[in-house]
Amino acid sequence: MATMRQIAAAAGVSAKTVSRVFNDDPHVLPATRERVESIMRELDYVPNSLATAFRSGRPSVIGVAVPDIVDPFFAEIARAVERTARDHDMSTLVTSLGDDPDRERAVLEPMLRRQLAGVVLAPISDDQSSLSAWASRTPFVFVDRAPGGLAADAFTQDDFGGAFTATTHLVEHGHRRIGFVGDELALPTTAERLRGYRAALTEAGLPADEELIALGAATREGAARALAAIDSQATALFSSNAVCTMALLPALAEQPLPLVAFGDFPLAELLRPSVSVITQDPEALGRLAAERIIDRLDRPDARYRRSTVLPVHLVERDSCRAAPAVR
Amino acid sequence: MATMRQIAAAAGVSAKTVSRVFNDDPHVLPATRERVESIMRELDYVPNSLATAFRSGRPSVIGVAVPDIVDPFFAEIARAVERTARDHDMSTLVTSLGDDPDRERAVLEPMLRRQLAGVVLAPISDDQSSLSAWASRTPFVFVDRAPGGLAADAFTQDDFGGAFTATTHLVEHGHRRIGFVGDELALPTTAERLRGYRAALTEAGLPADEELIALGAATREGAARALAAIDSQATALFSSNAVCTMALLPALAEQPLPLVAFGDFPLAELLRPSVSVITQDPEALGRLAAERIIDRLDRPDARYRRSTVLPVHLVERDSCRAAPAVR
DNA sequence: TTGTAAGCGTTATCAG
DNA sequence: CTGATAACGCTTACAA
Repeated sequence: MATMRQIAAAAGVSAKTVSRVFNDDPHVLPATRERVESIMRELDYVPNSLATAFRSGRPSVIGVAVPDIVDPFFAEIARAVERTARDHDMSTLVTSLGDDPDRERAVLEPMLRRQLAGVVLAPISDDQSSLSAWASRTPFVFVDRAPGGLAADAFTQDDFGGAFTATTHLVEHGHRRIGFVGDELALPTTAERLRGYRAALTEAGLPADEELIALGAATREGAARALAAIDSQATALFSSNAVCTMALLPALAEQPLPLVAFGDFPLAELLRPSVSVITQDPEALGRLAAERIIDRLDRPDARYRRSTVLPVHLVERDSCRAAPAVR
Repeated sequence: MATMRQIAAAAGVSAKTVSRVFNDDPHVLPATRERVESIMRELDYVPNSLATAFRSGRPSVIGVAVPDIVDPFFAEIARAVERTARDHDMSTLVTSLGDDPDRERAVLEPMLRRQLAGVVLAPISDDQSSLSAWASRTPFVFVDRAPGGLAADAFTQDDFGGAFTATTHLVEHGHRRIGFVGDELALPTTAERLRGYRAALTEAGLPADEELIALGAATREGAARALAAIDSQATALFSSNAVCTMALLPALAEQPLPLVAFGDFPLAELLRPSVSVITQDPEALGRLAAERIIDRLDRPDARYRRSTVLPVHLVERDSCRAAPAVR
């Protein structure tokens, strides 16, 4: 763990000269440079990054906080952030928020206490107003889910439009009783997708029947309950996100229903029936969010459009045509 | 961004007193404490973590480097590390190494330059000897894959035994021509699993036919090629890891073959046929690795068993019984 | 109980 | 081209 001073002492120069050599400052005599370099090699010198970071004052770490890093959607966001950060000589701190909205802040704060260039956040609660003090020191960039009670950059996707498209697609397959399966309305994505679903029904002249809406479907048990609550009513389903879709699948294996799901997931195309989905672009969400953070670091006074909404696309597979159970 | 000095000036005390108040040092008059606290609140004081970390010298970050954070197996390792770190007031830096072994070192080094308590590493190359200089400053703990050319802590699973069990299971189903599908022999896991596969064949008195072994199956194209190369020979398959298994599935949909796979994966049980697997415990790998790092930090002179091997288990589903194509 | 001085390792400033 | 000095924000050791 040699320090610059030690290198300097061994080379018979000042610490500053070592610093110059290390940082490729041209104002060093070749002879001096060489001597210092050889000693650096000999003593295996590596600068103390804590000291450098502290000294420079420029944050070199981006934080990523998502509900669950094991969810491939969020993992892809994290990977994109990390790649982008790496391209700018920055590192990435990752945390999984879990599923308890009341703990969101507690999990975030230790991360926010660190000097971060910014935090890419996919929140699990619907209200980040208690984070406003933090937001003034560390820029937040929301991804996937819009902020609540806080003005911050956000990169989201067209939840309303995607849900509208999915629902309309089922309507076009002749369905008039389409169920909505989701997790929590507190999530802005779920709320928007429900709006899109309802708008599609209205547009099609279909009634918006509350009995067709089942929430709490993020676990297998919840999804089974949700399905049980509506499967006598519905001839087809719109699933509001990939977690719900995957939780639904075991129950749907017993009780097949045509399905269009918001959010692609691994193996969706290999299931029987393969699952028709609305695809998002998590890579773009992560990349854009990280770029925004870096841009804000470089140009603190620049102004940006606060909210960017990415398009989504319907990928039609087989599940939208699956034979409904006879009733 | 108020500093301690600014709080001190505003409160009419010295920086040290502010420090004491902040750190709950009892040697402060209640009146002084209160005055300082109110000013801290007013100025929204948050300590500069870079300064604190630098000053303390104690690293408070654990690094995680895995092939791909989007792979749920590695994501689960990362999540376990992060949880464990969080329980000890530490944070977690994550990086995805990608699939080019020659870039392993280049991706790792920026992470190693930071003062880390340790790095949890699932390497993509078979030789980490070029990292030995780094290993003396930052403890490495290998997970899933054993180190090559480097002595370091490692938490792996019983690759040999799992492959032996899987292959034997297929033998017990009456198969005498069992194919091995894997990615790269440079990976210690693949090499060990191949050994286990061979041992099982030998044990069963079956010939170890090189024509039954196909590598490079980490992508769909590679897996299709691998399958094409052996499917005329084999009546059943052992897949060496989850990435290969998922890559194989599309080709197997065309060309069904009984299968046992090393590594569970999401939805494995919902495919038709559901996939029989050898399950690992990535959560334990991550947790144990993180605990080792923390332990080494607390007790630098403690001695540990270098290598710990976790057991694996066969989860029998349907794919091991799937009807082989008629031939 | 409170404050002063010094230093963690690096780099900017300015002098030589 | 090189070096002394100071400073980043905080805390430890030692005084007062």
